[in-house]
Amino acid sequence: MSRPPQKRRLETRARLIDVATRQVDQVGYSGLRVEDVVSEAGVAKGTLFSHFGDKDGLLAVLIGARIMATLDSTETGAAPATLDELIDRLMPIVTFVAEDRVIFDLLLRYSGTTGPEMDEVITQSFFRQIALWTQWVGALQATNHLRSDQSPDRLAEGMQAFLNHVLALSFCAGHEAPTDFRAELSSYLTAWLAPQTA
Amino acid sequence: MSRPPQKRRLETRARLIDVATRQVDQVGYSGLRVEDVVSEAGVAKGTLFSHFGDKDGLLAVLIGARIMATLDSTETGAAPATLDELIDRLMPIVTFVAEDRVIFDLLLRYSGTTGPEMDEVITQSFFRQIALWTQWVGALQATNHLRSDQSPDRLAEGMQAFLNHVLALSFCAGHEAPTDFRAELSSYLTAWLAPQTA
DNA sequence: AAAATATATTGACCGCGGTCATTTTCGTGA
DNA sequence: TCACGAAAATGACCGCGGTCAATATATTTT
Repeated sequence: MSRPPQKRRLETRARLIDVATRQVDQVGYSGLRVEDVVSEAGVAKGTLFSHFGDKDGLLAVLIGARIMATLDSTETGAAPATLDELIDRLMPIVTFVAEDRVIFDLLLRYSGTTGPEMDEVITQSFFRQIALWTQWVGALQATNHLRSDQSPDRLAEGMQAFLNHVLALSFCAGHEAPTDFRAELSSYLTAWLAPQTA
Repeated sequence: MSRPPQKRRLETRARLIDVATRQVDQVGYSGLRVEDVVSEAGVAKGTLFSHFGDKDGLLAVLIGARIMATLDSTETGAAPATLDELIDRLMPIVTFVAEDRVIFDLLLRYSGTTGPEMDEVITQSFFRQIALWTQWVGALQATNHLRSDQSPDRLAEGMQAFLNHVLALSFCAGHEAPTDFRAELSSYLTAWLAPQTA
């Protein structure tokens, strides 16, 4: 049988996350080095891996926390009343993910995780996000702002697909001409969510 | 001024690609090791990097070639006459990409590349694929099998988005219960491409 | 309190992708 | 054919993520 973790372990874990978070603020997610984290935290390399499995595991915790925070602010206030407002509510997430390729890659790797990693923050944040979108879409369907021939769940999933698509293209592009995510997303999501006119 | 590459260089490049291709057949894309390739090819490590930039560069060549071959067979024969037939035509690509995460990641990284890497095989294969899909979609629009309120180009781009979505989920999933790509794709693409009924 | 067991941490070590100053080979004009 | 500059190839070296047998620190048992 497995016993609950001891106090010492929780402290170590907290310190690692704390140090890593601060270092990310300085060098970005892609600039994070495991050696730097452990040395500043005053632990051995192996300790970090025993806590998070691998570097991605640590990043998943950090990024999961950030997404949760973003959702916290996105969730407050009234639900979007139009398609345009809905898209506005997506922008904070988009902006965050667009910040660094590493975020995008990691989200793509974890988003959709079912099974033993369900307890990971990042996985929970993923479900929370989809649930929120589903709710928004359902409400907009009820007021005839969106197509109603598809379930809110499916439409929300599709939103995810297009969001990822726009982000992926932005990372490939020549990095000049900074993508106008709002406009890009809008045109895809309108085609996907709005009732067909013609 | 830069002179054309010498014969020796072309031979070395060909040998590297040849060896790498054979090794991939044995150990898969994710199992490929640079050291193994160069040792079997009888060249030094640096040579490989001078040819392909990095490991991904080599993989891009190998994968690009495979996609081109797939497109060759996909392109022959009559264009799909229904949405179902269109989806059938996508399956070879899906199956190939689903084979290994590395393929998916690399495609996502290169697909959408514009600029100096335009001459890469993989980039060309990407454009060729989108062009083909656009053509198919246009034809199906003309026969009233698909929605006509969006340009063929946009619909084709959306197909890419959903295809990636389905693949991404399949890689995340618990790896048991092998995804039925055909069914998954079909439900998304029907919602995206078909005229709305309700 | 000492022995026995479970948990947590350690750090030398490894694999593998990638670099670059140096050396070898090739093409070309004197 | 020899010399000289450019192209090609070399391999010792590095950075960094990740491993694991050994060690240290808790917790329980007698």
